[in-house]
Amino acid sequence: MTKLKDVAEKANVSLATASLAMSNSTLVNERTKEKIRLLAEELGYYPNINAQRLARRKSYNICLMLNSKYFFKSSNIYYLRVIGGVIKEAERTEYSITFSFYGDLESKNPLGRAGSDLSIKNFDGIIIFDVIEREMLELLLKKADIPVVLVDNHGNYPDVYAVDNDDFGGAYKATKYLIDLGHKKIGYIGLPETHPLGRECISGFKKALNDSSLKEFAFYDKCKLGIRSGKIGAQEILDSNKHLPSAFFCTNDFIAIGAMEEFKRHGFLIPQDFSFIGMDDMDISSEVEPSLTTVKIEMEALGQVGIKKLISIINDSYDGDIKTILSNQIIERDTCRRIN
Amino acid sequence: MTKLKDVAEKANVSLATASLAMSNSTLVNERTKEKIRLLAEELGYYPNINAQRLARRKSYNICLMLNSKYFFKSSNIYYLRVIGGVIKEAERTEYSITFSFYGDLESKNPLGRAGSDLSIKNFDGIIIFDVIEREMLELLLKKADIPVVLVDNHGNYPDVYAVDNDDFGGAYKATKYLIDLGHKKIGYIGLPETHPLGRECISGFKKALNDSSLKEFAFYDKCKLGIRSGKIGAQEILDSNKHLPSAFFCTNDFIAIGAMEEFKRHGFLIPQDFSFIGMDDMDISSEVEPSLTTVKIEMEALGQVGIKKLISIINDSYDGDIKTILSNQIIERDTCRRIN
DNA sequence: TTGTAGGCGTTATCAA
DNA sequence: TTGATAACGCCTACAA
Repeated sequence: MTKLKDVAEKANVSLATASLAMSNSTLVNERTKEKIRLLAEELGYYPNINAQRLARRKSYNICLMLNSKYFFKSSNIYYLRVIGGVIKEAERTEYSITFSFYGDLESKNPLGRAGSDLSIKNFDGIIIFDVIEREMLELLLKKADIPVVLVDNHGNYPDVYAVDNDDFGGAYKATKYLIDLGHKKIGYIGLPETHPLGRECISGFKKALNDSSLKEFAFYDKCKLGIRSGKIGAQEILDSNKHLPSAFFCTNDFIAIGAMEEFKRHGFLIPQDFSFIGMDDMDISSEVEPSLTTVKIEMEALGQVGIKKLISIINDSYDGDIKTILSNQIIERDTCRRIN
Repeated sequence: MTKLKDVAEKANVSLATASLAMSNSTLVNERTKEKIRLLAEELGYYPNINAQRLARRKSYNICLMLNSKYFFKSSNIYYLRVIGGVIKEAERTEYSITFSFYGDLESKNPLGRAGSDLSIKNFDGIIIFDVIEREMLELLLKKADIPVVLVDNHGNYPDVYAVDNDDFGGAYKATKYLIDLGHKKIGYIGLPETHPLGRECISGFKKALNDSSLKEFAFYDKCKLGIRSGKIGAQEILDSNKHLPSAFFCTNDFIAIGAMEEFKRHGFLIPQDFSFIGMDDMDISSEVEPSLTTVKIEMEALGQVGIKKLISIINDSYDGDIKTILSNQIIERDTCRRIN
């Protein structure tokens, strides 16, 4: 393995000059710099990142904290997308990503690797992905004296740097979309208000109705995030024997898909009997029949913007807002119809 | 930041002794060791991994190579599972994972980060995940003088260390299962033989038929891996106007789900008219109606076994086979019926 | 069983 | 604009 010293010797310069040249310092003569860099290339020189990191007193290591339960149980491709955004962006920088799973508050090492073994001290910053309990976050914040950015925590914790999707705005937009199509009886199937995402969605939903002086029909908020949940929601709504709405807004696409399936099983037609709009825009959403109209969430961007933000905070060059909100847009497909 | 030197001073021992104690060497007295370790804990000492790695002349860094196209386009939760297996297992070791995306052979840096910037020389080993083109692999192998393990490459490249699911066996088992239920007319909907996974599945499928002196009915092999593909397959089979089988084996669950949907749309009943067995056992597979019988693939294990194998190769302690084949098993659900 | 001292490959501080 | 030289924090002969 060629090292910087070899390059320096071949170039007849000192180690120091070679080092400066490689880091493109203005302190060194352009011609010398050019010569050294060319030589480095020829010799196949690559810096040893461990030596660099040691000398620079910086780990260039970012911890990506994931809730191990969500991560390993979820069937949600959303994780893959957000993580993809993080690691793709990281690849363009000098930073490495180390994954760390955190578990239950009751367990011996709630914070996982980040909290003990490797120690927080070996990271320059932390990204926490998805909803995290308050206690866990506080435990971490107390222990870590390094920057933390929350990604997709749905706007909990006002004082902590965060990147979020505009859940509220998305829900508002979706509901407004149904209203603009002429729907006056609109139902909700989704997460409860106790879930941060549910809270945002329900507020957006209700605000949109309010702004048009409407009230919700059929409000089912006992869902989790899967298809099965949507089915149960639809079932419950049918069983309740109340007046049925003409359209539904659902917290996510899986719920919408499950609900539609259940309605179809009962002989209803989509969108003739019920219009549906979801949120996420999963790959499957365009493949179901009829294809689902939804609010597209930029998942990769969540991860990408999150790590960019963290890195600039680490480098003391961040001067934006504590919260970054990513906008979203409606993808029109075939589950919503205009009514008079 | 407390460093080892601080610990050593407090303990009234030399740096060397402290170092030996921390790495649990037998060279140092049990009592001294105990004292040092306790003190380290008290002082909140954590080793600086960069210094460690530099001194040990080892990067403890493993490169996980992913095909950027598959990774970012696939809706397949399978990626998340396998990667989850890798990083979860890595968390238990001293090794870090660095992701690297490779792209087209035509592009400037086909090998991505692993090939240029950071350089292969900063890795102790490489895991290549999923199918990779021969040329790309050879490019990499030529450049890298470090261990490489292929994960889920479906048994291409006989000379390279690999961990694979038993695709052939799974397909054989699935087909045999249908035969044992009394089916004599069995169809295939899935990947073509030109795809490594298709190749394995088709051989397993045909072998099982052969062993029972049967021939395939309705063979559609123009699928990709998504739901839509399955729909098209079913459509094609219906259009072909040939004699229809009583059961289908599909390369994966998405294809099976798509095909079933299409058949249902045409008024057929599952499993009354057609039995179906898929492969993978996705979360969605148990949520569709009727829930899908399938061959469960241990995705997390693929990643976990893969990195374990790589690490022992790195440490010269591997003495197993070049190929590791993980077995799988049938999950019986509601899409297969017995016929007489 | 413990300590001394040199080295891992870079960067950074001075002085030249 | 360049060059010596001392860090960075840890590991590991070798000596004691």
